Amino acid sequence: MASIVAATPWSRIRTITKLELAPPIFLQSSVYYCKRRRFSVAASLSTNTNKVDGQVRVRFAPSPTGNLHVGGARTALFNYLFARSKGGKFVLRIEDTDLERSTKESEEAVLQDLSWLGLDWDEGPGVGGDYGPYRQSERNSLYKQYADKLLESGHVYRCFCSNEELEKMKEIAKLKQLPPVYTGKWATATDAEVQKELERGTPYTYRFRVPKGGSLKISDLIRGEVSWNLDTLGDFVIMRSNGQPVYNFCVTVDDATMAISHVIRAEEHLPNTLRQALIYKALGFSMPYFAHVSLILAPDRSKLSKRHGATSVGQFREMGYLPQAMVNYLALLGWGDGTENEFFTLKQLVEKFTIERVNKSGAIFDSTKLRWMNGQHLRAIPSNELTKLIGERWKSTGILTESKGPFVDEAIQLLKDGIDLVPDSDKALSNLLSYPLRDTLTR
RNA sequence: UGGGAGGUCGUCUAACGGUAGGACGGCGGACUCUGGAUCCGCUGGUGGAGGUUCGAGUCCUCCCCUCCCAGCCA
Repeated sequence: MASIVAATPWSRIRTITKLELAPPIFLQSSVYYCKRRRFSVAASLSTNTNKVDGQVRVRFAPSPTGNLHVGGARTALFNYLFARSKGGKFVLRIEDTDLERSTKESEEAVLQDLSWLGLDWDEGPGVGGDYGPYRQSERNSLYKQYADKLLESGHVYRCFCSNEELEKMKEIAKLKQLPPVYTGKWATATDAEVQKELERGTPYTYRFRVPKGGSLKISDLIRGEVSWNLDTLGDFVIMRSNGQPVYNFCVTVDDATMAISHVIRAEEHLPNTLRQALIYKALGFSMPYFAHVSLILAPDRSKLSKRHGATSVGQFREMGYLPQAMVNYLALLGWGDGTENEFFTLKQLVEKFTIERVNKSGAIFDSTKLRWMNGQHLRAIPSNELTKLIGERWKSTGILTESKGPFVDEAIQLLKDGIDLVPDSDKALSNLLSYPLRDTLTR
């Protein structure tokens, strides 16, 4: 589409039609094209076209379908550090459009885990804000409004295909070893045909009409330029037949209407960016900056999952890990400040963090190093705080009858060098108290 | 398979095109009754093949390997 080609210097997303790609004229014009691109890139770097007085606004958007995964925690942490280091806002949004798997308990647990880590949010559940509601399930009218706008503009159409028809399309695609691309049966339907199905009461979804030909390009803050050919993508669903909106549509409307300036999220969402960018354009929203962070991996280099052992923040909390150790370790799993220092407080991380130093390749979660790092942080705790932490534990678990006093103080000082986790102190104290002192003393 | 993203010691992470370092782990030693902490030493790497260059982990080409996505999940 020629109109899309006419990108302004301030545009970061560029769609290239096939005409421009045609050789050999393309070769001749490549220098000119590169100059234009360089100019446009420079312009976009120097001119922040994003909203709210150019303020940095980032978001962490967990789905409340389970506990906070360490991968999610790391994503939240990078967003938090980015916002705080730029003097921006850290927004929390609950993505609960999956009504069957989302629970209130999960949401509460996620919020507690974020708080425990020290990642306080500026807007979202519990604190409010100017861009609410901050749960997707409470924003349905907004999605409906924008979906209808897309229907009116022709970017979206009603698709009456049954599940059976869609399955057949998928099987055919599979035989051809291609991804299941919608063949566009209802994309060209007449108003009469549509009206007929509506009168019949046939269920339908809303499908986004993907432009034919060309490509789309983003400039990822971590990975550089990423592009996709549009012919690899078929028309995709944005609203289900039950009226529930689909994730890619929700997240785009949410990020745009919440004035999010930087979308910093896990790499698994990189393929989604193509769809979302098309929705941004169709709705006339300004495109945010994107940064796709690598995944945290298991030792076999697959995505870290439950079958690999502990994976949720809550589990590590129960095992006795300190929040400051978790935060320090997770930050270094994919980021470094360029020096050989590895010990940071959350405050120091805010001061040091830059998105440019986030690594592209996935990192394997190393429980052994986390334990060592917890020991370092444990021994860095001031004596009075450590006494309070461990003394209260000894009392609440019944090992001792008092949580403070000279005995507790001395015992902690004596034992702290021999433990890495707070619960290790239980056994350490028991060992100390069971020492055969009388048999050892000389008379 | 299609699309996309990646590849530096076992793991994490450094290294403006200019001596491949640090941390964890492992092994050994000092301290110590033992362990732990602390300190010291050792081990160990640029996926492969070409190319550009005085010089390549870094730039280019090809190959190999790994990961993510391909739900009316998120």
